[in-house]
Amino acid sequence: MERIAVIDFETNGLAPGSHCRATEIAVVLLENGRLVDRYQSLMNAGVWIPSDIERLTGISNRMLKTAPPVAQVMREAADFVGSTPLLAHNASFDKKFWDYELGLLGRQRTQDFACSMLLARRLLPHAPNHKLGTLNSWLGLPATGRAHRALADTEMAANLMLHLAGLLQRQHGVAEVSHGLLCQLQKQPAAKVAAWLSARGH
DNA sequence: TGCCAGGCCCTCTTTAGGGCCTT
Repeated sequence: MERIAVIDFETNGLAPGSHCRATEIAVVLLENGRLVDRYQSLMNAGVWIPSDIERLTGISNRMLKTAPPVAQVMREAADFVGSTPLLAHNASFDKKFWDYELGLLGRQRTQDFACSMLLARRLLPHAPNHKLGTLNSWLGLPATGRAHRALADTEMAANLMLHLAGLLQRQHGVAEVSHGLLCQLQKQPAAKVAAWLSARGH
């Protein structure tokens, strides 16, 4: 499998803006089905973390006070990713923040995002639900640390991605699981993907 | 101190509504 960059943001809210920014990012690079490199950092964008989100992520306002500036972290993360194709769990969320934070640096994304949630809905329709943590437990994938911290969630998404790639290869005979194929699959209606998988055999 | 969104997908749909998923 080609190189893929799996990313996850922790933020202080759901939609980027002047009061809602990224607070932590993690990136892991997958190559030939293995995790080959990683980047992780808290970042200080000068925003306040509400108490409910602090409880959710474990990232406190105190922790952000000593974190490096957001511009420095996002430059490092963007340089780390380069033009590598991206993947995230519920990528529409991380894509918003990636594009917003890069935009503030005058930079622009050039690669597509694949989404492990959209793919899991198509490839694992019988899962109890398609939350990242649920899928990881349900599939018996390795524990990666405290949920809702960026690196732990990124590694969970990476393990999920490798599991889905394995399903496509072993159960459905897909010779090469490319990022382009993942992006195509996630755009197709679930019923159409199910029919395509069924025709390839289980 | 703490406000807050939006794309996807199903169906009791398509001139819409609501749940899922991310923090």
